[in-house]
Amino acid sequence: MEKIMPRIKEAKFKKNEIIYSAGDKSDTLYVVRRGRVKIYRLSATGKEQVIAFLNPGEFTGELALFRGGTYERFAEATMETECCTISREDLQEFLVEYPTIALKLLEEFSNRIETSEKQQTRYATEKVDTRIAMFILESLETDSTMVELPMTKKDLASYLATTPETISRKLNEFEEAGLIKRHSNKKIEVLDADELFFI
Amino acid sequence: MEKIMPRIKEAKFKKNEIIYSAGDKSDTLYVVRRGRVKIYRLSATGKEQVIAFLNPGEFTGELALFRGGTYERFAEATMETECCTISREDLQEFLVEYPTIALKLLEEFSNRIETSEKQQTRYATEKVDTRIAMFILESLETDSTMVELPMTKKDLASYLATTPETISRKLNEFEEAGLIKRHSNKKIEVLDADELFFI
DNA sequence: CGCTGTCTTGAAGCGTTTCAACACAAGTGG
DNA sequence: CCACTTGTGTTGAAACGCTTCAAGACAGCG
Repeated sequence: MEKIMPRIKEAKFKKNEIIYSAGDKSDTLYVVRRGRVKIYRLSATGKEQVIAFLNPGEFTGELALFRGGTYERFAEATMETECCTISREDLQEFLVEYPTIALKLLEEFSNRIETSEKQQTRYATEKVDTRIAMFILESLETDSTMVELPMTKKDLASYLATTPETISRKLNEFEEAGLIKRHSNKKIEVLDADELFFI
Repeated sequence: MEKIMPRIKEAKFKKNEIIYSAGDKSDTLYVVRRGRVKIYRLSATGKEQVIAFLNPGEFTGELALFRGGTYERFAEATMETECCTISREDLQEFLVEYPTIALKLLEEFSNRIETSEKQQTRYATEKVDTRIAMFILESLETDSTMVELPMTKKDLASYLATTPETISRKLNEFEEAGLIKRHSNKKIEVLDADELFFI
């Protein structure tokens, strides 16, 4: 590990700053230390589709390292963000030297595929009510009933494949049904998690 | 490689035979040699969602090897199918012994993530016309204008997150617009690929 | 305090699904 | 080889869910 540390650099990004764009030459892995990063793609017809939000500890940029040479997605800081970076060459070196890192990476990739497919299945088979309800339930910390949405409605709408308007309306419905209570714009209390699950 | 070969076994599956189910203990990697395998998930509400069709050369079962211990998906032979299988332990051994296999796997995983995210973006942002058109275009062999759909309309509908009825109707529209010509139930000729792309 | 972007609410419109009925093809057994 | 069955594909009409557009409310921030 002593060999790795000196090769790691720091990078800071301001709110709304683009970390990398689709088409950029891919040669860096970013590990989020502080802040939050939004990952999104553009569809063939140019619409933005949010894929994920990265919190501290999560990383991005790894995909393109093993395939072509360019990023396929966009990464954007949604607030003041600090990342550790490591170059493609250094990473490759470490992977050969410490094969267990590769196994860890394989595990992480497996989780990503699982997440992506789950999301894919959700878009395809569940209606908007269900997608929103599931998102809220998954955002619940253990032993808590409060959810803090860490993004704008617009980004959330993109992530859930719907529109901000629809999210507004559905949250209204949930509240009228006594399933949730809205404390502020982005703060939601879950009153009846069981019922919410079976929406 | 001489060490690997003897650890590889063969498995045959009849049409509609389940290769593995979600929840099964995961301990085997399957490489398709002949036939075709349908991979699908069940959504939280029990609906079937086709994730992929595997052709000879492609493999499955690898995901769960690196994470929990159970499959999350279903694999089903859609015709007489032969697979090579390799056990979890053997694979792990090889990965440590031949680190380049891990790199290959990482590359393959990267491609899967890319595919899944692309599909995810498509469900989320494109309408049915576009999804069907794109599927047809991607099914085209190089330098050919004929597409042979290797699955039932029901499975295709599930893969494209729509219904068989809608696919029927849309293909009618495409045909009336002179973009395609239907030769038989599953055989489609693309007459105007450019126009089809901009549906 | 006023500006800008985000969020909400309402009404209209559209695309897709759903349901039901029918056509068709493939496979089975007499 | 034909009748029967079963699964798959098509067509039509009705219903529904969501998006879209437009306008107004609200909040954050200089």
